Amino acid sequence: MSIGVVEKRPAARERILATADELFRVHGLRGVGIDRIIAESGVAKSTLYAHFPSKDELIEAYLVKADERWRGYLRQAAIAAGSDPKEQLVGLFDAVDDAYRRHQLYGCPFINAAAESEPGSRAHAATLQHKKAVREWVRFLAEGAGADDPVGLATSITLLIDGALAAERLEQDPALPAAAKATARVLVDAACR
Amino acid sequence: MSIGVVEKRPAARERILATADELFRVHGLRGVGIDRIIAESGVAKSTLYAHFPSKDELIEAYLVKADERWRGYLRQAAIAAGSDPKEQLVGLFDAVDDAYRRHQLYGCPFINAAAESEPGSRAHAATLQHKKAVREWVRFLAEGAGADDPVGLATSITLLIDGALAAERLEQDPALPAAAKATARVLVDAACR
DNA sequence: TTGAAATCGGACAGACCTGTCTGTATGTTT
DNA sequence: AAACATACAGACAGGTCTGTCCGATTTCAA
Repeated sequence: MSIGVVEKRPAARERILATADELFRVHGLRGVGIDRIIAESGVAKSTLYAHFPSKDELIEAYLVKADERWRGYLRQAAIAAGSDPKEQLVGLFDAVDDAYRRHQLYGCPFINAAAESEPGSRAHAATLQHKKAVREWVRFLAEGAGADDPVGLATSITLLIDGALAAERLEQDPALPAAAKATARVLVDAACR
Repeated sequence: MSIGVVEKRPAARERILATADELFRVHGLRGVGIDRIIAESGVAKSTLYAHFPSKDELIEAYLVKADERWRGYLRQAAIAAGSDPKEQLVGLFDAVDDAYRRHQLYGCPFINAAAESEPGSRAHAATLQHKKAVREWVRFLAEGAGADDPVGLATSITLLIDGALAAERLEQDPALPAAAKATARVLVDAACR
């Protein structure tokens, strides 16, 4: 039945990850116990531990998945904004807007994970890596846009994105992403004269 | 022995709050148990529960104190920036810079608390209230600065502050506050023509 | 059909957590 | 001296958490 591709055995693993994603995002890493993930995913505890040797590793897998997804969203938003790099930088905030629309109130999985994990932990390292990758990519865009100071512009933009994502967990104000986008436009215009 | 002022009986309460502040800030709300606060503050468990009926109330007291302190820092930074409201808006980021310098790596107590508390909880409400108060005050400053759209400028500025504070827990880059400050200057200049 | 891999269901150990309770010590007020 | 407020020390109950283990059952390809 399977196609030529690898496609090993998705069943349980995917259900666990989907449930973990849903619960961790809403209630936080420490706010969700293994037992709850078991119960809501309908998977046996031994199965979960067969796939993920510890809760820490499950958390790591959750963050890896979130990283891929969120960077995909950002990429899509940039593509949707057209071919002008300046517009792409501004268009990034459509991804933020989508995030607000998709699930308001839960914030950025990475900022949240960093808040809950010890500064040296693997979860902390994963979020650090994610933010760095995003900033790097935004810098690339800023260079394409011909900014005077691409690193500076990338920093400004990512600070703004993080601020908007952090605020998502605090306030439901659906106008925030648009405000962030407008702010970004001011910054991009000022940086590329 | 006591002076004429009220000054009831600080001893234990202050020690508990100081310890809680230190531990909660670093390890998170759920990462610190009552027993640890007992041990490190050198206070008896019954004494702690005499002052704070539950951990939730201790957390609330911790957040109230953090709110007063942080708003005080912001106010001081504004005052130190002189009498020009535009300079005051930009000067806010000196408070962020001080926070980085004081304790790098621990981030904003409110963003962290929001990440760890359920969306409806008292801790969550406390952070929401704090952010709202700050934004309100920044809007007041923006009005004084003669911004075309004071609300918009206040939103931009607070988004930037939150972004910088969220990033404080992620990266130790001490250049971030200065970058945020430079960004703020661009925004303020663009908003007050 | 058969055999191996995956999954199930749930008991269990050991650690940790919050909050209660009992009893004692110390110093201040009346 | 008696009463009171505050603090101490620590045992304890009841709950939750992670992770282990074991036997029974399902799935699926050969």
